[in-house]
Amino acid sequence: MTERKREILAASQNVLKEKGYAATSVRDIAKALSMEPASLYSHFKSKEDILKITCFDMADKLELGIAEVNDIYFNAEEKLRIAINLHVKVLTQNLNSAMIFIRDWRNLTGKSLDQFILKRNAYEAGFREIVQTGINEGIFNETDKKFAALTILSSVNWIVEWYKEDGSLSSEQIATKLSDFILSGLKKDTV
Amino acid sequence: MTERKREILAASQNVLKEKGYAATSVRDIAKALSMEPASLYSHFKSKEDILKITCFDMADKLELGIAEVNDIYFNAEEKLRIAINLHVKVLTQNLNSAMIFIRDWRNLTGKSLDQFILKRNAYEAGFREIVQTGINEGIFNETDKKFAALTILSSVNWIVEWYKEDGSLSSEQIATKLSDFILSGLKKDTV
DNA sequence: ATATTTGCCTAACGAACGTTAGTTTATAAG
DNA sequence: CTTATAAACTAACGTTCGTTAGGCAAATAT
Repeated sequence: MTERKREILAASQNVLKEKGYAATSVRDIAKALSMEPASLYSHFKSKEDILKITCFDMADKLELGIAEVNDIYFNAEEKLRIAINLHVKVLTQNLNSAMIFIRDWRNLTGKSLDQFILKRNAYEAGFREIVQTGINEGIFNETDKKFAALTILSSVNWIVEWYKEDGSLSSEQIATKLSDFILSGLKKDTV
Repeated sequence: MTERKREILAASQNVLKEKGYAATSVRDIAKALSMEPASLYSHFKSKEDILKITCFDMADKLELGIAEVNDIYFNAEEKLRIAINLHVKVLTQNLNSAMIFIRDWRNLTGKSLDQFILKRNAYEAGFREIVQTGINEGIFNETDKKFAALTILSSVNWIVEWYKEDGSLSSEQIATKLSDFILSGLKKDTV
């Protein structure tokens, strides 16, 4: 990916995050770049191409995080904290992409959509696995694994709706707070 | 609202929830109703009208719930449980509308959008108030109120993404599980 | 110096969009 | 039997959509 392509991609994402993929036209994107709509096609082969690259880039970044966690041995609580921390970091450091990734992936079509759903399911399974580890270790409450994983991801994903880069909380602080919140819901009372 | 209008509205929502508001055309909706696109305009004055009615209906239903909770006296834990229960119930019993309400409200324009945001903020403030009550009563941990309210709403709202009417969990069970999860994150350890 | 590539342009295509105007048909009321 | 109303229709409007074709100028490579 050339420098220029990356530049155009970033600008596109900045427009797409505002109104959403479907409500944003190629002409909107071109306008933000002060160029003609047709010129975008020197860099991307379609509008959906931009969405596809954005969604899969994010998916790859998140995947990398969870792989890292499962590679080295930690106990479940550490694993979950690290996974949440990485997830929050990826989202907050790529806020535009994250909003598109979370909100607009449904607009993918055909094979791209199928492949995306596979990746998404695999990632969720990774979280379920961590929860399962915690149950096995006897430190998490017996709980509906699928339910717990979904609830974790939902609270974590929602931050893209309210996180502001200039806000009072750093990505690190948010991750810690969220981890505390979630872990207190999972951990057995050890007093 | 006539019987027929309600019927068309429900069918419209069933189409809109699939692809989202912006990606769904008036012709898509008409097709699902086996009628001509123009015929829809005998009932609704615009496409956005359908979105507006959907979003504000949901907002009203939720508002009603939180008013109910604050009217009668409960302690904070009870209040939060009831509020979450009502919220989950409204979402799961109006699943199509709920998805549109949560995902597509940004496509509102002008005064409708402004008014919607006001309602939304007021509702969030209601949750913050409950959290504050809990802190005052000394049963919730001192915590970032805004953060807690947002996290609560995020985990609750996300259920529209995975809730299936024929699933193993009833709306009541989901509400209870979510409440347990959230309250264990808020409550002080009472040994 | 010449050839190639890159990045953008102008112009326009056909398709799909939301919406309007005017009309017909079915149902019910006077 | 006539009239009023509701709900659908046909036809088309102007606009916007994503995209393609083809060309031109500047930068880069040979």
